[in-house]
This record gives sequence, C-alpha cells and structure tokens, in this order.
Amino acid sequence: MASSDVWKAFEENEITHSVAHHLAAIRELKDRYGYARVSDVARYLDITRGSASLTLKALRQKGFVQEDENKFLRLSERGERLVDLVLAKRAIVRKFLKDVLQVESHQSEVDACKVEHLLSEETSEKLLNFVRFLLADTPEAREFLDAFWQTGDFCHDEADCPICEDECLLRIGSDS
Amino acid sequence: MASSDVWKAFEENEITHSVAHHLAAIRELKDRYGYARVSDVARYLDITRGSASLTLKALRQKGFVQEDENKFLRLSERGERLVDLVLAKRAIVRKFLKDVLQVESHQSEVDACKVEHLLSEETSEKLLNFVRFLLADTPEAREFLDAFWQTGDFCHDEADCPICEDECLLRIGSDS
DNA sequence: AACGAGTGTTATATTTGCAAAACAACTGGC
DNA sequence: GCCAGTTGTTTTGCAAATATAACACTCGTT
Repeated sequence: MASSDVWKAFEENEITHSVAHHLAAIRELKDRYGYARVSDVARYLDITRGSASLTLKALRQKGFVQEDENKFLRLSERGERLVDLVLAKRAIVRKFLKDVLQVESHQSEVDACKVEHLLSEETSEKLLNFVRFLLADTPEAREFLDAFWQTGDFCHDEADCPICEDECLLRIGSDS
Repeated sequence: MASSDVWKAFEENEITHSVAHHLAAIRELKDRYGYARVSDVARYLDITRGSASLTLKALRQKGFVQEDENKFLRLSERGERLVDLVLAKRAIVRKFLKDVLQVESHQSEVDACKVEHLLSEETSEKLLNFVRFLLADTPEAREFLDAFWQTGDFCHDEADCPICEDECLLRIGSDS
C-alpha cells in the first residue's frame, strides 16, 4: 500500500525553485552588467534585500556562491555547473513547448520556468536529443512536423484512441 | 530589469504537489478498496495521521473533499475534476517520457510526478495531442520515430547544431 | 465493565521563503 | 565635513507544509 517513494522524491531535489532563480540572476546580471551584488539580485527578482541577503548567505555557506572583497557576488565552480544545467533544462523545455508543441510564447516561458529545476538529467538529455532531431532538417522530421501541425486536434474520441489502453488520457481533452 | 513576473508565477498554482497527492490518494484508495479515511490516506502517503488530518481539513474547507457521516472521505465535484486533470497530466507526461523519449521507467514516473501539477492546460493539451499523433500508426509518425530511435545520440557538436542559435543547449550534453 | 487497538484531532515545533523594519557602513555632492 | 542616498545585515513576523506527541473517541474482546 506504499507508493510513497515516488511522490516523496519531490522533496529530494538538489535545489529549490527559489534558489535556481537566485543563481540564474547572478549569471544574468554578470552577463549583462558585469557584476552582481545582493541588491541587484533582489531588484532583479523583485524581492527585498533582506530576503536576498539571507538566501545568498545560505548559498555561500553551501558553496554555490562566493563573494568578492567588494561584496560582488560570483558563482563558484559548483554554482556555475548547477546554473548551466538549470538554464539548459529551461531552454530545452521552452524550445520544445514553443517550437514543437506551439504553446503560446509566454506560457512556454512560465511552464519551462516551473519545471526547469525538477527534471532529471536523463529526461533533459533525452528531450534535448529529441528536440534536436525534430528540428533538424531531415526529411523524416520535416514530414512528421508538417503532418502534425496540419492536423490540429488529432483525436478527441475516447473510443478509438490508440493510446488509451491502460489509462484514460482523454478527460483533459474533452471537458475541462 | 524585472523579469520577475515569470518566476514568481511559480507560486500561483491551483494546488501544491502535496495536495495533488492527497487527492489522488483518495481516488486511488476508493478505486482499490472502496473507501478512504484519513488514516488510509496517511498510510498510503507515508505521512502521519496528524499531517493528513490537517491537510484534508484544509481541503474540506476549500471544497475539494467531503466527509461521510462515518468519516469516510470522498472527492467533491470540484475535487474529482481537479484530480482528473492532474492524473491526466501525469499520464501524458509519463507516456511521453517512457514511450517516446525512452526514459527509464522509474525515472519517468518520478519526473512525471514532479511536474504533473505544474503544467498549464495549454501545454498538457498540446502534449497530449502530440503524443497521440506520434504513437498513432501513421506513416509519418512511424518513420520519424524509427529514425529517431535508431539515431541514438544525435548531435553533441556545439559548432553545427541546428538549434543553438540563440542559446546554448549543449552544456548539458557534453559534460555533466 | 475494562482494556487495547485503531482512528481522528489538536497543540506545538521545525523548516522554508518571503516582508518589513531597524541599523551600520559606505559614497558622492555640496 | 555633512547630509542624503545606497547597500548589506539582522531581527522579527508570517504563512505553508510538514512532523511529533498528547489526547479523546469508538469498537471488539474478554
């Protein structure tokens, strides 16, 4: 009666959504303006300096962030690697949602941002490969995508849907 | 300097991960054993009865769960609709990860479970359509999938990757 | 009638992420 | 040199989501 291991894995993520964005903020600010201080991160994320100060202190203690002699922040090696992974995942998902599924642009941003820090390496690598293959200019990919985009809604008929053997994926399509 | 609206949208979800699983537990327990009480939910989720009691009380007050004269729980109309959506999203994502991307089975479960309650309706509907189209037995889909699965790793060469115009999706593929 | 097991609730504590406010340190203009 | 503005920290408070522990109720057995 215990399928608890799966859902409890939710907690066991390397970082939280909040932390991911603090780290990404440092990356972005340094890229754009050449430096990132606590206040800059706070402004960028639209939180108070106090909050940012606390979160960033924790990140310093965990070794993701380091501080200049002049209070300038930078990512440690670990921090860089982590933010690389997170930003890559965000980009991959966004690309997939926007350019393949053709989800509306802003919604793609939001959805990608929500899941970026939750996907496993395996999933994101395979999704990356998939998107690359799909958007490469091979005949198979082109023909498939053309057919898909042309079709529009494919199947809202519960009876002869080729997927719904084991579970019904259809309630989401019909009402809601 | 404020791209804060996107990442803050993370908080504005209809339900939390925890709530999604409490509701799903009621659904599952009623399906399997015919009833669901606070204790059953707690056992199923491997949390204490106290926690389950509090969470379920909140869900009663929000109108997602109702209580029998004999302390038996059941989902309200709204609760049923909500859990339908969440379980549909979980199933869609799992299907995509497992049967298209060929992510390892348990990892598919975990990743699907992590994002199930975060995806927008638009994204999940479009993903559903996509998966249906992919797994339907049309020549375009078959040929495309065959080609994809046969290819294995597609492109780990940063130079001439057809996707990486605007952003580098490659760091995830090369090191890590 | 009493006892023990199972059940539900409540009281209290912890953690996380944020805000608000108070404070000290620095900076630049005058 | 001084005053205003900016910066970083700290303290305090809050809300959500858990946990633990203590308590009360019900029921079946003896």
